[in-house]
Amino acid sequence: MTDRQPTLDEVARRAGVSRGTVSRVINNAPHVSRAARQAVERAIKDLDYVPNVAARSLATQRSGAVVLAVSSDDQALFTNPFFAEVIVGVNAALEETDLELLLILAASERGRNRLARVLQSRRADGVMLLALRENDPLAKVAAEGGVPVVHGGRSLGGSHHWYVDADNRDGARQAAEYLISIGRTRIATITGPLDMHVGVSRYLGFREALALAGLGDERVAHGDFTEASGAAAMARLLTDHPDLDAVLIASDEMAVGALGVLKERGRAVPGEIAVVGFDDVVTARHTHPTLTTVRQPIKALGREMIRMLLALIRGEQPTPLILPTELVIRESA
Amino acid sequence: MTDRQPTLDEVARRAGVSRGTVSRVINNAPHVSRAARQAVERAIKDLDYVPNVAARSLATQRSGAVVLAVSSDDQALFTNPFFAEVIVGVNAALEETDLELLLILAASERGRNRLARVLQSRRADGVMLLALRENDPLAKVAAEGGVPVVHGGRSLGGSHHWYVDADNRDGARQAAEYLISIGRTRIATITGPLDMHVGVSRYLGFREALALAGLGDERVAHGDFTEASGAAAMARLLTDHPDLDAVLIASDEMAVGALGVLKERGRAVPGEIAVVGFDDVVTARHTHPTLTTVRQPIKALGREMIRMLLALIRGEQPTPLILPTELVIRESA
DNA sequence: TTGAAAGCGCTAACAT
DNA sequence: ATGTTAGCGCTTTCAA
Repeated sequence: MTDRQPTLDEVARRAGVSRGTVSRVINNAPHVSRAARQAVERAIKDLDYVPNVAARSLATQRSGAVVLAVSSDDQALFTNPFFAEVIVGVNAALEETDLELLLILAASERGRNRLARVLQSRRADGVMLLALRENDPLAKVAAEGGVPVVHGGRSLGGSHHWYVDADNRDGARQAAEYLISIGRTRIATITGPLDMHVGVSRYLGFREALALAGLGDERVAHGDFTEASGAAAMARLLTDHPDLDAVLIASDEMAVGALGVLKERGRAVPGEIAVVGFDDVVTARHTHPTLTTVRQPIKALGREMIRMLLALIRGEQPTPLILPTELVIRESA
Repeated sequence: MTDRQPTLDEVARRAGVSRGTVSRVINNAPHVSRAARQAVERAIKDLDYVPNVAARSLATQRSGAVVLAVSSDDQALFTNPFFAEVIVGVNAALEETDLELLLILAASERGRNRLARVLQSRRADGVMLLALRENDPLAKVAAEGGVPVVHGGRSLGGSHHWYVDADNRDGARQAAEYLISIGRTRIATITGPLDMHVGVSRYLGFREALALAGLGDERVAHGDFTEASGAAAMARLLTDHPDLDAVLIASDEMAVGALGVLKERGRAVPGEIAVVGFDDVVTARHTHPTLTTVRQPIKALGREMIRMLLALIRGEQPTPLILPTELVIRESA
């Protein structure tokens, strides 16, 4: 099972050249004759040689890996399709490079220490962070790791130097404008946590659209992105603003909860009340009625995070990125 | 940003001992005096020293990482909550060790090459495989990697030496017996692909229960675990066996499709037709009615895969593991 | 264009 | 119990 791998020396011997030359070929450096290069390539193929990464890292001081660290208090949060899709995007982007992906789910102190250790032991050349809360301690750990850090999503305080985010504000605005365009005038919203950038910006987009249309934006309830909070918020809205004819909900998960409440109370969707969610996670296609929602370019987000990280690793100074969002119209509005 | 990390030599100098002693302390080997140990520990703390993993791997011939390779044709498949939960389980188990997790989504030839490269370059000490199809080429790549391989799920041909699987057969049997216990007698099933162990075993469990009860097991349609196939199969069953009063469906995703069809045709669930799914993915709690289903111990599966892999890496010969499944009764049956 | 040699930072075998 | 030394397999000067 552990049949020793061939070494670079063996390749050199077989190709009849020096180790220096083999190394040059492998890293396709200049100053190698055609003949030498071919001999080496042949030897590599013959021996099925693959460089030992430990030795290489030791010599180059680079690990050839990046880490994706996800901060989530609740393990269930990771089950959120959002993360899976980001990972798919990151993975796809990585296939273009020769980097590997280290995954760390750092919910606890322990997880954070793991990230710290990984970075300090130089096992990774950079970090991507999917942190949920404002001032997540994981961000500090990452920042102290001595390698470039790219954030998924902005922070409220603007403390993230490099990030890739979706244009949440514009997405919410599009959604609200759509509700207006189909004749709704008493539009409510269920927001996400307002101590998160994503929560605030979706709320702002909503208000902006209503203000532009001269509509009142006083129908507001707050949630925390969970399904249960969506249900509770919907119930509150129904009580406080019984006249509402539409509701823009800051996450699909909350929308699922809200739809449940509306169904219980016998309120027709979208007949009586139009509903729009946010995120376009898979669930949105399986609700009844199917959910009109704002799509975030989740895969692109993963891809761009990698791109940005690579630029930083190369020593460049990329600019933060904001990706467009798009309204997906289904049955619920 | 890249303030050079302290080296073991520096620790040794600071502690006033030899490098050998420092190394012994770090790997808590025997033969170190209390005094020396304390001096070293102090120096490590003072300098905030963390061993360089490249150097260590080079010397020990171990990488300190394992890879989780997921084979999925369709990227959407990875979005399946199943994978997310396995990852959570694996991650949790890893926190107990000092191993890191490398994630490879190997849908294509390219992804497979990545796995091959990772293994040959000795970047990982073992592989966990989540392969979907029988004879997945990824399995071959992993097997040739020269490190231990643990499979999630069995293969039909028995070609997997080490695996952790759920007791699918028993789960299906439990589900069918439950349907029988609530008085259903004309029970149908929608199977998964019968060229997969998981598909076959769920089907066998179904047949077993019906045979024991002396019921006919001729009401069968086949699907491929996707929602669409579930819908199609349900439609077929309804046509071919209009008298059926219950249906055991081999995956929750297919059950969602089937529920849609039943709803369209105005067949009451569970009144007219009782429905049981399989997997207990999150979706099962959000269908209408909520789905009675068989729970797989997904997190445990991740945990046990790691445990088995570690044993193999230590050179032990663990035995394959089959984890119990459990019926979760909700509204649909 | 090529070869030789000096590390990269750690472990492990061998002395003491 | 501790120190010393020879690698681990690669990259990268520096000479030639």
